[in-house]
Amino acid sequence: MQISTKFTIAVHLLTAARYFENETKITSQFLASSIGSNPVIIRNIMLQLQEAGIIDVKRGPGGITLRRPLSEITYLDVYKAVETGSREDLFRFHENPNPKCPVGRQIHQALDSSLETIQADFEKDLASHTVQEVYDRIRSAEEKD
Amino acid sequence: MQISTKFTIAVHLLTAARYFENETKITSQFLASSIGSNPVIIRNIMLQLQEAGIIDVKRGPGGITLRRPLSEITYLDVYKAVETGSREDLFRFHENPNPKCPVGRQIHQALDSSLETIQADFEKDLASHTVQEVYDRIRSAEEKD
DNA sequence: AAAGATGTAATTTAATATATTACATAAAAC
DNA sequence: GTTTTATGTAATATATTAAATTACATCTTT
Repeated sequence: MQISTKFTIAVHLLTAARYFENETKITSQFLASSIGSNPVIIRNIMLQLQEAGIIDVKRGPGGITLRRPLSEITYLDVYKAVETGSREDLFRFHENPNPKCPVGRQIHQALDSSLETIQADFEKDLASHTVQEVYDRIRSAEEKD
Repeated sequence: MQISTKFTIAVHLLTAARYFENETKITSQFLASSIGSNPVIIRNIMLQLQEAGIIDVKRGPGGITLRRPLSEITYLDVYKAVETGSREDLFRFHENPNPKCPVGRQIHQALDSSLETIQADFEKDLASHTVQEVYDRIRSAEEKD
């Protein structure tokens, strides 16, 4: 199991949008070049971030703008926005346990409460980081050059 | 992103092995019936649990035995044993960021430390639960019947 | 109306999860 | 030592998902 590249791409996208906001128009083409991916992939992620209320996307003139500072965009916001299946549970369940077996009959319910706790903790961890961290690390790495 | 059914299957398998240890020989056939899956799937998971030192598998007479009590088998033990890619990182990374772009050049390193922290916390959470919990919940649910 | 960018559908490729068949192999039991 | 029983394992099939790509419709500004 792994979290898809859409998550790190989205963080990259947001960081670059902030980094270049006064230098360049932030288009899907430009971002695709920085990220090393396809403009359509980027546009789809842009759409998801827009639906989540994190950025604005403009047609015509093109380009995206951040709706709030990076310090108010958590990893959880990004994760929920772009990760397929983030509305579902983190753990997948085998779906045909035998109801005639006492273990099969109860296993789902017996596992659920712990798995929900683990998922909630995971999301709390994601919520404790913001994209600002990433921006700051890139800026401070530059100063060392 | 979701964790595969192998995890919940393995927990089911271990719980059933304990539940029926004095009643029946625990074969892949028997487990497949309780779990609602294929005997070959179960055998592969049995192998992985054996390699992880959690159970013993016998050929010939067949059947598995637990190498230690359920209270000493954590979810993390099971997760590490069966989950494909548990040796890799939880977060996948886009692999071709543009080295000519200051953001592309630093993004991987700038994200890594937070992502490693999140993964470590996730694993710590998994380690804080044992399969004994599941067994106990099934037993106590039975008493209410 | 023209230009420039996004919105979106359709298709391709690759990877992964799950299921299934078939058979070789090991270990116990007789 | 042969038979039995269950595991070990290879090969294959199917479904799902991720990621990339092409092509074109659509929306805003200028």
